[in-house]
Amino acid sequence: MTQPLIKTQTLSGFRDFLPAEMMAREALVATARDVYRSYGFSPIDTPALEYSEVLTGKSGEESEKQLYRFTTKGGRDVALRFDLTVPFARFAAQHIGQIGTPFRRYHIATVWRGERPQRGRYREFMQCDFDTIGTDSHLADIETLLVIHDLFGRLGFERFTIRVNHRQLLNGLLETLGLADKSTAVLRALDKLPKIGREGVQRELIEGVGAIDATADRLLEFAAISGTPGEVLAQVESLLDGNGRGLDGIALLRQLFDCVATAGVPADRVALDVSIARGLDYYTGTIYETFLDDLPGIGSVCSGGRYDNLAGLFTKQPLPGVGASLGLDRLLAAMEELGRLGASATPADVLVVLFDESRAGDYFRMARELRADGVATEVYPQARALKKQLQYADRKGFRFALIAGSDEFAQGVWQLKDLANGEQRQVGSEELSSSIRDRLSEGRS
RNA sequence: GUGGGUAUAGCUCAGUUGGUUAGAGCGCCGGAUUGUGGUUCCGGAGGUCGCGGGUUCGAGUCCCGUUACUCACCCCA
Repeated sequence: MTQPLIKTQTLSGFRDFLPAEMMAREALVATARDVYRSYGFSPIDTPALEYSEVLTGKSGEESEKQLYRFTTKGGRDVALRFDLTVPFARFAAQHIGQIGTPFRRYHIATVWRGERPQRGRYREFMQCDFDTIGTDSHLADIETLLVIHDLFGRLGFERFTIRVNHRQLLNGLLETLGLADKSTAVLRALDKLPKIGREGVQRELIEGVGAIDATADRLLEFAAISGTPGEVLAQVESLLDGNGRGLDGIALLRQLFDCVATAGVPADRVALDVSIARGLDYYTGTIYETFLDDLPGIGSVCSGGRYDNLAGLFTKQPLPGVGASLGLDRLLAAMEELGRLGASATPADVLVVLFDESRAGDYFRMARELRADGVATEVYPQARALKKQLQYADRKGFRFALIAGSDEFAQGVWQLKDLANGEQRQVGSEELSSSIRDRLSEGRS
């Protein structure tokens, strides 16, 4: 009897990535990194595993339920990080003496949440965070928006909207309504407006928050405000009854929209949406959510905002900051739905056909010359039929096949076949890499 | 944690009121004469029908249980 085979399966919410997907993932990561670095954010990393108390400190019960938590053999209570913000708070408190303020970092890494997976949501996924801490300047908030904008631009998106809000608008309104202590519950209710509609939110405000009808109406009126940023701000201002906190928020948002426009961001990319609120409690100022216009249903693909004090649990030094997180896997899921993922499964541009095994050294030498010139090149590992090798090249998505047999070696030339259009030309060894690079750059521009 | 849906070939699925050796498309492998891919044609491999029990002369099909996956809620990227 042969042993029964082990069933091949991955855990729910955990995934394998095939080359074509992985290429797209890596391209996204590389772009995010480039954009962050172009603004001066520095890379950091932290352990995947932390002491549980570090992670559970501030997060509510909900986050704790989602934690992958266990006891080590040595009896330590540990957990996998469920976001990058909390580990960053620990990191900042621990190292702020060496790194100084203001401090800007980006952190691209995997996080884990034990929640039920669904569309665009996984148990193991990657976040691309960037934050500026150690300053409460509103200019850092504005620059955060610029980063988000440039990021999506560089990722190749043209149709996206960054929705902006400021927590003080709603907090100011809640003060005037006597609901200041219910802000979290109200925010969560209003956040659901697009999903459960006006009546649903109204019910939740009355039953869940305990608001009276008139108050709920006032909140809904507030959440329903729309228009250009200028129009919205004017309407909000009239609802605020001169509340100082709210008016401060309005002034900050006016500055933000002016400044961003002057800096060169098209007006239709940024919207003021007073109904976005974010569930997380620690945002205290500006709030951002980014939606793809062609696929809004998948949710926000980049969210963030300002917090008063990042690391209050770990240090007495106040560390205000602002930042955002790109949800890489959700974005990737969206791109797949939109048919925006490339099909190529190879990072190399050129496949050297191994025609004659006794000339292996010559094939390897040419491949190395091409690589030295920046052209990624794979040499087929065995001398199979030319047909097979070209089939392989086509399936994997190589752009060029390089062929040489005894005739070519005798003349010192190569057959350069462009697999995109089938054109084949004879090229001398010396011109090969420049010829390939020229044609690659044509195709990409 | 709550509610719904689905489990048949590597993938996407079909499978009539239970009835012989379980099918298709795609993919994979091979072939269509000697050094040319994508298209086409031909051939082939590949499945204890998620698992366990029950009803029945007979179960992929009906019933119960179980596990996994999936969608939505909660929450969130």
